[in-house]
Amino acid sequence: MVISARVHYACVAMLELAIQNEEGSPVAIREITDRHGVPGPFLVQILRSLRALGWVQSIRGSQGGYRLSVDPTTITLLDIAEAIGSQETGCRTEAKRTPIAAMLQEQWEDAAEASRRVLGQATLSGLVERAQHGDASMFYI
Amino acid sequence: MVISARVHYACVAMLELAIQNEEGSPVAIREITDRHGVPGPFLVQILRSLRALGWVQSIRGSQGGYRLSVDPTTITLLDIAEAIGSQETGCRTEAKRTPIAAMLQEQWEDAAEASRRVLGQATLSGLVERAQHGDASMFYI
DNA sequence: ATAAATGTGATCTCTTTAGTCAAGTATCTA
DNA sequence: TAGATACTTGACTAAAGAGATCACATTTAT
Repeated sequence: MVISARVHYACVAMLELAIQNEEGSPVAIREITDRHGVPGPFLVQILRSLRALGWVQSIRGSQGGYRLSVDPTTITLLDIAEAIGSQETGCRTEAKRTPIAAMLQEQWEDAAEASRRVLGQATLSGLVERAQHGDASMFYI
Repeated sequence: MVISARVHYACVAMLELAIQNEEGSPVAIREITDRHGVPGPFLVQILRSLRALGWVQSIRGSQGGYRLSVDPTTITLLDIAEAIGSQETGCRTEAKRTPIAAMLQEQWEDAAEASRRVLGQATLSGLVERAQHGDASMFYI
């Protein structure tokens, strides 16, 4: 479970959209890049992926932007990481599959599973709530 | 905690040395590459790192090879992964450090910690024992 | 001597990641 | 209807790291 900048930004964007979900108006890319310093054209790419997943909806034209189109209680950081991140190749090697190698693979898998379990419990809504309770400065709007 | 081929091979080598530790004679690189299909010159590099860590001792000349120079009960897969692998940069990004970003970083850290905990409990001796009990075919010599 | 091993440093290629750019399309508002 | 705002699309580049290789040097058992 490697967290690239791409995955991190995707999560930032999803959280930002989740926070502003109650508001009726969509959130412009510009607003996210200003607030979080994410490189604009890069964020565009990422939002495209999120839209392809059906997690986000885009509204074109003036006053346009993005809106969350899923229930934030159902999406976890794990979902985002697995959908946006690289496909967990898991160590491409030329070596033989010996018993030792197999045993090690099991360990790598156990370790990966452990971190998946952590991220799989962090829902967007959970994080939003935590942000709003824990620190008032997170509560814009 | 990303497991590269380099880390995987290092663990294979350490396990192989741990298994043959009772034997007096050192283990040649050739023997490891033959048995596990690890690319030879690559393994040389890796063993160099392991030697620099003081975990392995090299004997030059004919009949030479490598020998474990630490207690296999004290070295875990986590130790090897952290020593050999890349330094867990943790997402180099140009973005601002906003509350949302900070909250996410915490999650990434929690996830990484979870997998570290798994690997930190897998000692070389534990794995060797498991290999020898679980599957007779692992018990060469 | 010679064969069997490791020691060292440089190098090479491929993939991924991060980030950019330009030209186009849709929509609101005045 | 003009213009500003904002998303759409696809190609593109630069840098870094991973995986792997090579040539040549050195050491040691027999």
